[in-house]
Amino acid sequence: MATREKTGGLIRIRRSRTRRILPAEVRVGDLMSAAAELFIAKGIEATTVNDIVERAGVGKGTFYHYFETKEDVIVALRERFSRDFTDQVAQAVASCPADDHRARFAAWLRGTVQAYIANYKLHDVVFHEFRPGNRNVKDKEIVLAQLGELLAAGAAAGAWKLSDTRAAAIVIFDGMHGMVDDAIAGEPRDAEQICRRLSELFGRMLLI
Amino acid sequence: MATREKTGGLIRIRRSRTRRILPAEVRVGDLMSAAAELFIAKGIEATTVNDIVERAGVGKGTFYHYFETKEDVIVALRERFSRDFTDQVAQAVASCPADDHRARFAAWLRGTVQAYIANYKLHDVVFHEFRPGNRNVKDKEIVLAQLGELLAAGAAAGAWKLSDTRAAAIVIFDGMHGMVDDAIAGEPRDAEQICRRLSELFGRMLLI
Amino acid sequence: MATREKTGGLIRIRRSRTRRILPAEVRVGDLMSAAAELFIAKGIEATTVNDIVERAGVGKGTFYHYFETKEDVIVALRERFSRDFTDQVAQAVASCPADDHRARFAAWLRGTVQAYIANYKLHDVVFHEFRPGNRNVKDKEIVLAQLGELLAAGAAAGAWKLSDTRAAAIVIFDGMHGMVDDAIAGEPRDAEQICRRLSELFGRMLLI
Amino acid sequence: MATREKTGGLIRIRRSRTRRILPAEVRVGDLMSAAAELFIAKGIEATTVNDIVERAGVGKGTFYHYFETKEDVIVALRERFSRDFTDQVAQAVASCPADDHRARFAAWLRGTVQAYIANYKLHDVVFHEFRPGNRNVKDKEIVLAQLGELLAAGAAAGAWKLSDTRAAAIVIFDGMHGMVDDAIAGEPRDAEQICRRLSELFGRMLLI
DNA sequence: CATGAATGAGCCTTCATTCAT
DNA sequence: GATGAATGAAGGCTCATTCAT
Repeated sequence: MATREKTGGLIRIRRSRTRRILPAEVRVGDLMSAAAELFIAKGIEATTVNDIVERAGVGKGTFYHYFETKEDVIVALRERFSRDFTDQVAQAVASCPADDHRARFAAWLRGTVQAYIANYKLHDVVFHEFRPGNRNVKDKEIVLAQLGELLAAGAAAGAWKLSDTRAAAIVIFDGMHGMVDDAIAGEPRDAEQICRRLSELFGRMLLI
Repeated sequence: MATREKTGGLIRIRRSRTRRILPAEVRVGDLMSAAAELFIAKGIEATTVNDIVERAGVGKGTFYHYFETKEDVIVALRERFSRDFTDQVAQAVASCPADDHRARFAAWLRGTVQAYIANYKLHDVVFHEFRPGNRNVKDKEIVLAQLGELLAAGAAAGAWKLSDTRAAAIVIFDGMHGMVDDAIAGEPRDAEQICRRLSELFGRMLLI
Repeated sequence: MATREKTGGLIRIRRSRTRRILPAEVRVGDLMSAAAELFIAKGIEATTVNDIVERAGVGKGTFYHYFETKEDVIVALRERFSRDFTDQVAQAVASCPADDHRARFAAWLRGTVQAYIANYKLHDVVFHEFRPGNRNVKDKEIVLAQLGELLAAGAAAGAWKLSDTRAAAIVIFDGMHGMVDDAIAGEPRDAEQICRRLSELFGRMLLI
Repeated sequence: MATREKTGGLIRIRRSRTRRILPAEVRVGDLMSAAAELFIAKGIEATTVNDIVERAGVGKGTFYHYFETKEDVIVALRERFSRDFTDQVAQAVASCPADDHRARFAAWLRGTVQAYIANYKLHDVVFHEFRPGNRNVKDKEIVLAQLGELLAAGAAAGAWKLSDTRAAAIVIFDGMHGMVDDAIAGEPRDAEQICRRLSELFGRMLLI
């Protein structure tokens, strides 16, 4: 690593000859975390690879040892985010009896709201600030599928009625998104409050 | 100061590509349109100011005569978009009798869906690809207010029931957004079809 | 004239259709004064022609009506400065009896110090920040000639002794310059004090 | 992010002009020397960073690896100049017996004149063409201090008389400057001749 | 005479990526 | 594996100057 300091118009470069060798997972993790923090703080475009390696405490070459391009970190971050997100929600849902569909839906809602509140900053940056061409459909699709299944199961079991599962899933998911964004932007409400409001609206919508 | 240095004794004649003077509005309009087209086609970052002026058929200085930075076009574009959007929807709603709230809501929904379908490309680029810090809250707020009023009026007149106008407005607006995005990404559905699906869901939600 | 104000990312240009017609001298004078003030405040390079015309309250074309290039103002400013400077000093000297050489030298010294103190800012900017190739020799030469004559006359009349008029003139002029600069940079001394110190040194140097 | 866009299916091979890695000092030295030569030849403003790196034989990025801005080279150059200048003169003075004050003064004068004659071009460019705000006082102060000490020591030892050390130092230094400038601008005189003339004047001034 | 919209060459700077060590 | 010096294409922006009105 190297520190740069200015002395009379000239950047003096101070080499510190530490070269630590760590397991690959740790390196990758450090790099991704550093990137995430910086992306959140400054935005993706304003964050340079230099910033990332500096914060991660590794040399620049190391970055390119683990990632092929800067975009790769974003993709990796997105994947990690999606995985964590769905896992977390799936776990919450799974903790309910398989046949208590209303409880499962409630668990989905609470889990989703909580996960989103906890991570919306990274979510925003990683999903909105970067264009992968396909309008980010891929990742959203997974979440919608998860919710769709839940809704379909409930409908099949007579827990609620709905004629178009996908449409309902979309409205529920994006509606929930909007509510959380609104809460974040305005006076902070807790997850419970948001869930109550959404439950009422969605409950009627599903004819629960 | 850039003194006109004789480049090796060779005087470079500049073909004066007949400089045309146009009203400011036209110039600004041309520039904004050129920018919009390019932003949609290549993304904001990939579009250079050079691209824009070339497409608009003006010199680069002209761009900076009307805009202070590249970002400024985006802001201007966003404002124009929001203005046009709300105007269009407001007009559709206004064409319904003031006391026919269901018709007014239907008009709002159809108007919004149509306007969004017609312009989602610019919308995406201008609202998602660029970070103005305040999470774009301002512009969305205007739209939400418009819808909120409509909903409140209907509720007051007994056309429907709802306990939290803002929550409903958010879910409706973002739900509609999601549906249109989905339609755009997948097999294209026409506006009518989307409206029907949404009407059903929102109708139940509002206890119409 | 035109004012520019920002409204939503777009520079709105407000035309004020006043077109005043003034005598050429006034125009040129306004322009030169505006330029001088700005050069002093921001430096020559940082001052744009736009700045100048804005402060002078005229259109940009007007500038190029009276000056061929931006450099021309500097040259004009320098000429005006030199003329004023020598005139002022000459006048002070002329107020002494033609045969009282010591008084004439004292008058020259006091006049020069005063003139320089009063205008050093413009002097600095106009004589040091701009390279006319010949190391500004021309203008200094006039001043040196003026002083040289005075010294030679005094020597011829036996008021003092000196073997090399030009060398003495240079040392006296640049020495005086240095003293005034020093006074300006440090705690402010009045002209009298500076003159006393210089008189002592120069008096000995000339074997007065 | 500047994604490596395929330019119409054509992959641009970059001839890797064998990138050589050199010690930082060498690189910085090359860059500074190149800059100095160009500044002297064309003036600071007319010299572009491109010019500098081209002459130094490095990539443009290398420049910004070592300097933060173009101005930084000027500052660095100025510091190097001042350091070298004072060192050189100090060395000349130190070669005289500590108690032979007249010899020391003579050595100072000759050393200063020689050093200035040898480097006046860079001096001019770097000290006059660039405004660091504080009127370059800092660097001159060092030189004046050096001379002031010498003068004070001589006065204390009775080698000469002077009532105001600083005033004398200023007049001597700036007088010497003026003489050398004059010699440079007119017919070239050698250092010895200049020193002789100055010695006579200064000798009388100090009542040696 | 006066104006200011229009121009474009050219500058400084950034930063993702490479590769010699 | 790890490093960071080196690179250079590319972009945003400035500003002196012109000229149609």
